[in-house]
Amino acid sequence: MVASAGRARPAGGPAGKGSPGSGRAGEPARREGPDGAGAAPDRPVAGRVTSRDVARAAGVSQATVSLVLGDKWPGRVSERTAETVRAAARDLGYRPNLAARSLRLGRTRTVLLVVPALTTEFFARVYTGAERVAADHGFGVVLYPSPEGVGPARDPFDSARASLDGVIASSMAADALTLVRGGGLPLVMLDSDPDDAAAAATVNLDIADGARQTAGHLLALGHRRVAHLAAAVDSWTFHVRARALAEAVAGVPGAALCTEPAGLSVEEGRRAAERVLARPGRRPTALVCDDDILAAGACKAARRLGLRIPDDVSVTGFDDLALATAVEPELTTVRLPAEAVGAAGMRALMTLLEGETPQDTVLPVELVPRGSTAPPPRN
Amino acid sequence: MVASAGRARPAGGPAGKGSPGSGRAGEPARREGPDGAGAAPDRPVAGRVTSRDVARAAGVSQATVSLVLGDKWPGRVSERTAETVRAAARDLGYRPNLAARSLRLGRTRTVLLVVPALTTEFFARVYTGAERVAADHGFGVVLYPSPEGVGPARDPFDSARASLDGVIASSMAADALTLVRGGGLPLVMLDSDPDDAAAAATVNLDIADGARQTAGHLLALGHRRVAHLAAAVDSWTFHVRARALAEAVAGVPGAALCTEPAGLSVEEGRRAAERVLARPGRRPTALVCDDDILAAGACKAARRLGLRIPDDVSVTGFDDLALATAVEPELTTVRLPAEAVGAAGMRALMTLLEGETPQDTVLPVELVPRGSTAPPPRN
DNA sequence: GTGAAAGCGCTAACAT
DNA sequence: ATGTTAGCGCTTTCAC
Repeated sequence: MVASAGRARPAGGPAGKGSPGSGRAGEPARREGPDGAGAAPDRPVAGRVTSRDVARAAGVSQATVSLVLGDKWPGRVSERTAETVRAAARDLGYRPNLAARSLRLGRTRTVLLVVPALTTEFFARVYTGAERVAADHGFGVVLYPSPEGVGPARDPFDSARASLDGVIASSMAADALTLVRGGGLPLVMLDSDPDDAAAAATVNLDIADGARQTAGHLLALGHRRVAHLAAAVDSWTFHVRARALAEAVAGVPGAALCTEPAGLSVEEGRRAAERVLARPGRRPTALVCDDDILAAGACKAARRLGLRIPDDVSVTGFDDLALATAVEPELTTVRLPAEAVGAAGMRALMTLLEGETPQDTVLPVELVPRGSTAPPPRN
Repeated sequence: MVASAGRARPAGGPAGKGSPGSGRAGEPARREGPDGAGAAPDRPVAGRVTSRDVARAAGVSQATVSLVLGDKWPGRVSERTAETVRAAARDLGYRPNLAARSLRLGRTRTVLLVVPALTTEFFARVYTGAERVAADHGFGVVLYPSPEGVGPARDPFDSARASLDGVIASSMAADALTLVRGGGLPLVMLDSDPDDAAAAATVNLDIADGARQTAGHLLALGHRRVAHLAAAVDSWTFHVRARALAEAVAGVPGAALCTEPAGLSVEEGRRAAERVLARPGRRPTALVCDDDILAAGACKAARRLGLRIPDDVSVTGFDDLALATAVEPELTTVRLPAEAVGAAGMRALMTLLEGETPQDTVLPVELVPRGSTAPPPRN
């Protein structure tokens, strides 16, 4: 992995090349010139301070330095020497070379977080939670945004360029995980099928309950013709929404549900909603959208058709993004504890790395009623 | 402890998934005993295949393996042996140990991208562009979201746990860069003060021109009382917007500008806009917002005050996020070529790492007129 | 209590 | 054309 690069470059040029498997275009020519009279940037620039330098400065051996700085000295090194070492390290600005440590230890204290997209704050919050827990354990987190979230991920083990101790994958489409699976690394999946055999542990949101709460809210308001704007993404989290919603609606006599698929964008949401709302006759009075982005699109569709929200049609979202309160009216939506998901996921992974077996977790979600829902129109 | 957990749940048959053998460079299933039977090679369970294993399997030396897999064999190793080596590597599922390589080379082929926040797609796009270029050079990119975007960044060199060959920082607040600066690594700054001495190169958007285009658009429509909802963030990009806007407005006789600061959220944008619009007497007829999020807040404020957009008040944004077309009416805003910024930044860094001096770059931006702007009301 | 020594897996001089 | 060798900087027995 990835470690502290010390000297600028040893001598002679680096070698351009990608990973062994991929004969990628190498890096462009570099110039030689250890002897060039001119601008040879070739000096061991920051001749990085090594633990040996510290040892020398402190008048002890490298081993002692390692012991002290690794906090394993109690009972092996005298308090006084320990302090000397720490002082020397501080003075010299010593930073351990992570590559060397990783090589020696066989572990990197780095975890990869794979997310389908960078563009929504849901994943930003997942990251935040995961990072906090990781930091507590002395681990770092590297983000890997799977391109477009839906296509098969490019090889993170090559691309992230970090060697890893474990992987956390969130809300990935079913087919986007092939490579993550193959890594042979401890894997925790978030917001994903708990029965997936690839994951050693899962952390989930009670998505089904969120869908039920949404349905319950609308049904209680009196809605009987409900349309589901369903994300056209093949992942567990959306399948669950569809199923739970269908069941909830089916449980109420006289209630009917129709489903319209949509890509995850405002524009696609708008188009899907227009299709649904344009159906003559029994137009739905409520639109349940798989996320807030689709819901925003649905609102635009309604407005274009001259329908008022919530008077003529109610709209609900999912996620409670900033977008949910940016539109008018504000969206009734399901708030997901994203940070908690990230944190729980990282805890599970840490447990796993300690050789123990974490429990699968399910976190509760909460419907946030706002201005986009109301009783259906009279007629 | 910290037993490097092999696999908690052996990936048996993927329950819901088919096609296990994607034939990709992914890790082929571990072969049984490539290195001979009998003598129990006592391989430590997680024992990765090393280049030595490959050498043994191919009947050559480790050096040859390195040469072949490093694509520097032409002229030094026979085509036949090269093929043998490649085959052995493939069969064993060999993946080079990056820690070892980094240690040896003193370079990591990893770059850190520091961004102020994960929550907006602007940075997601910057990442995308940067990643693409990096991949072409055989480099990986690690993302470091500086907490909250404004506070001083925590130490990325520790936290990211990746040692780095270089750093790219985008749109950072002035005081958030201390640690990045101190890293002693080649640094490219994006959307930042080109005069900052810390950066070896900068890539900028022509933010000033964007502000001028916005001002020109509004002034041409006839607006004379303009308010600036200014991001309360101390970074170059926002200073430039303020200055250019002020100059443009000052250039038109009879035009006046007032400024209202706001934090970067819908809610704060709304409050700031309410303050501005509530001013009795000479209410501004146009609100120029430092980004689309603020603009969304401004729209909400207008609506709450019973003002119609764009009839009573015009609103403009900056960035052209998805949000810009999610609201009603859609926002007139300045589109920023985010991917191009990321790509240019990475190219500059690659140039830098090759020991040459990249040129500073300025990329053009474009005003996108939409429904949120119109001539000012008559009276 | 402290130091000496042995590598982790890789690459690049230097033999052969 | 291929093998041998010497480390990169670190942690960890094992001697003293």
